[in-house]
Amino acid sequence: MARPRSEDKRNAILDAATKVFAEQGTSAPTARIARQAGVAEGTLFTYFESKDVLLNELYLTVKAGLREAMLVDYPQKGSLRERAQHAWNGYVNWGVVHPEGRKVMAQLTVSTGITDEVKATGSAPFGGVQDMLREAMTKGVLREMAPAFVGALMSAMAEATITFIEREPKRAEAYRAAGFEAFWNAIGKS
Amino acid sequence: MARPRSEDKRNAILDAATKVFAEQGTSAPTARIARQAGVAEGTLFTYFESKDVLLNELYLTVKAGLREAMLVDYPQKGSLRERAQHAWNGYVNWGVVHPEGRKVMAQLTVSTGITDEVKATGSAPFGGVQDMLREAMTKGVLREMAPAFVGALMSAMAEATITFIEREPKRAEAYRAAGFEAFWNAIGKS
Amino acid sequence: MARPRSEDKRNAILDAATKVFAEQGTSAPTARIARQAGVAEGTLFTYFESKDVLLNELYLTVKAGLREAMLVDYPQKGSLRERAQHAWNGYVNWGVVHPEGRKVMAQLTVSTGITDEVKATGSAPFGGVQDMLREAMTKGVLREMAPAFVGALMSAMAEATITFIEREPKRAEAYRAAGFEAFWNAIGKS
Amino acid sequence: MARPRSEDKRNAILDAATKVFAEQGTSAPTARIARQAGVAEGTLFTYFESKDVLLNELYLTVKAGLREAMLVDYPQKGSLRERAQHAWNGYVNWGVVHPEGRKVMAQLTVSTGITDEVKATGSAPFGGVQDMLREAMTKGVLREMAPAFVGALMSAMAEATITFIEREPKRAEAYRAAGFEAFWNAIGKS
DNA sequence: AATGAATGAGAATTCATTCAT
DNA sequence: AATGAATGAATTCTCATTCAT
Repeated sequence: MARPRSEDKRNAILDAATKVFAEQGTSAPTARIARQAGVAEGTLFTYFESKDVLLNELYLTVKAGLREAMLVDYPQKGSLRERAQHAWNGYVNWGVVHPEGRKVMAQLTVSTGITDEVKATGSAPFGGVQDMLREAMTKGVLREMAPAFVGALMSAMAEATITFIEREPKRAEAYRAAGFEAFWNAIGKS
Repeated sequence: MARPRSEDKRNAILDAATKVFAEQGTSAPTARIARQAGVAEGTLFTYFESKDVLLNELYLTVKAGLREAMLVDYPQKGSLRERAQHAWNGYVNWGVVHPEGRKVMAQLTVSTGITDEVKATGSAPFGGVQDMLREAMTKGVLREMAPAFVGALMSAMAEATITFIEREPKRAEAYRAAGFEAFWNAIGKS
Repeated sequence: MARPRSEDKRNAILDAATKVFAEQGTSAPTARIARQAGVAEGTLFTYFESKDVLLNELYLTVKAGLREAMLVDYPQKGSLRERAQHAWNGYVNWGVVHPEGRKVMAQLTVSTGITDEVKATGSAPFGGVQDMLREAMTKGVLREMAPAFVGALMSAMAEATITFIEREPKRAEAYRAAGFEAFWNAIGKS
Repeated sequence: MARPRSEDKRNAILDAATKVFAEQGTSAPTARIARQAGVAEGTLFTYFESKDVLLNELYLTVKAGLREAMLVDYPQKGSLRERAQHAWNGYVNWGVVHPEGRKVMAQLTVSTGITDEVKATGSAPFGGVQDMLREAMTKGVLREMAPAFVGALMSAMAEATITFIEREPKRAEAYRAAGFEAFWNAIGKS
């Protein structure tokens, strides 16, 4: 099994899973995902050995999308603030553009089917962002804490920000900016 | 006459549900909860009409616990910082002491079974905390945002903090304090 | 168990059972009957050892009501036609007045819980009616058939008649009369 | 592609349902029907969405069988008596040959799960029989009654007749003939 | 590879009956 | 005797996964 022929079909299934799991939680039936993807029930299992495998691959796929959003045009040479803001904006914008991606992540994050390994891979910082976060740690109130802590705060604050943008889409820019200032202040870089 | 419905048994079921749902997600079987609670499968349904009702009541119960933790000894007359810190500490300490409560909340928050009404009731700010948050909004970068935004940031940052305390329990105090400073900075009150 | 104290309560349960079984079939829960009767769930079982016992006693009770309706003022000395018509009218009128009784009978008749003995007791002809039916058998097309056959035809025709009276209550008398003529013709006594 | 849904299997389930419901009433478990049909419990639900759907389709199927029995070789051009007798014999013979079909019908008729629409469809007169019954209504004692009344009387009398044939199978012919004479007399066509 | 029917192990409830009060 | 909570077997239906086509 799991001998995918068509990359399109695989993506259709991942997209369908995003939508369906976002709306109904990860206990949604695989049959519904197959239907949404326009493939037969059984076909899903030639692309993903089991529902758990689908869950895990979906997790990685969505996380990869988020990463990419943060890294595109990343100002590797910019100031700390520029790099932080780029990452922040990347996160927030991604969240606004991909509400379903965000919802699945919420579902997958609490799902028991995601392996620790996948979770670790998915939440490890990455690329220039990792360096940026590390730099942000130095000095300030967080200087003694675990390195990943700033990253966690940033994600948490960005998530809260996105939630409010979803409620007041017209003030998206204001929230994104205010949220960033809050984050920037939080890490003591004001 | 007849055996009265037992508050103890109801609580036993809620406790069992907390544990089981925390560990296995809300799709865990009611039978497992019943067993964990030491009652018959059917008994669960004399206390909670359906699994969904149990889910909703559990949500409210856990939220109530968190609220209470934040309000005990609340310094109504203290400075903004004192009140904010009290609420923060209440939140973080509750989370550290009730890891399972925190996990169920995570599960219930993304559960499709929780009604909007219950969600609203559960997340409404409360008591002096509401005033404190409102006061914290004035001035600072968040002054123009929706009033609940600070509350959301506080919860998000507290959650992140608790997560790191769970990883490094020995440095609980340090994380709690650093987290609060970050929050205090975030809202621009330094 | 089954040590009834109050005849009233017993009757209340039988009445409730008539109503509930008529509406929902014999698989209706005993709890519903108890509620309808205004007694506790458990109380039902002090009056009737089990649901099956209740079913059987209800069968006999309803049948007894029908018998009584046919026998009241029975013209023992009247002509065959007079007696037949009296029985016919008694049956039809009873059915019209007791639609629920008729519906439970329909349910109980096909119920697997009614013992053969009870069924036999319930459907045995009775009193003067038995003689009337026997007399009706002599001569005519049915003369060679089993004695109970006329009785069965009469019941069947009366049931059909009642059904149509329920649809057109205003023409009750017409149906009752026409039905009887049909029956009288059927047994070749015209 | 894929295994096509099998008409055989569908029929096996309907046959099994006929047998099981006839013996144990419509509250018999679907699992028993599946076992009797030689399919898995779940398979029943790929052929019938729910137990109620099965009940309704079974009703229609059995009724269709009865209809067909009455219509085969129907003497459209025959005299009223010939046509009536053909329908009568068709009914009675069907009942004798399909005792289980008759029992399920009895069960289904009082079942709460059969929709009014299906009941209507099932009991509507049909083909030449409809005309025959209408013709039988003219003149005679029933001339003023609802058109369906003769049909109801015929069914009722045929059912009674079948019941007695089941008790005395050896005199089947005698009962069938005597029953028809009674019916013919009943509608005043002697 | 694709399809969707077949499978049977659950899952949430229901309910007759028992039993503590 | 009356009450209604407690029980757990039984029931309908779902669903991941397999497999014939």
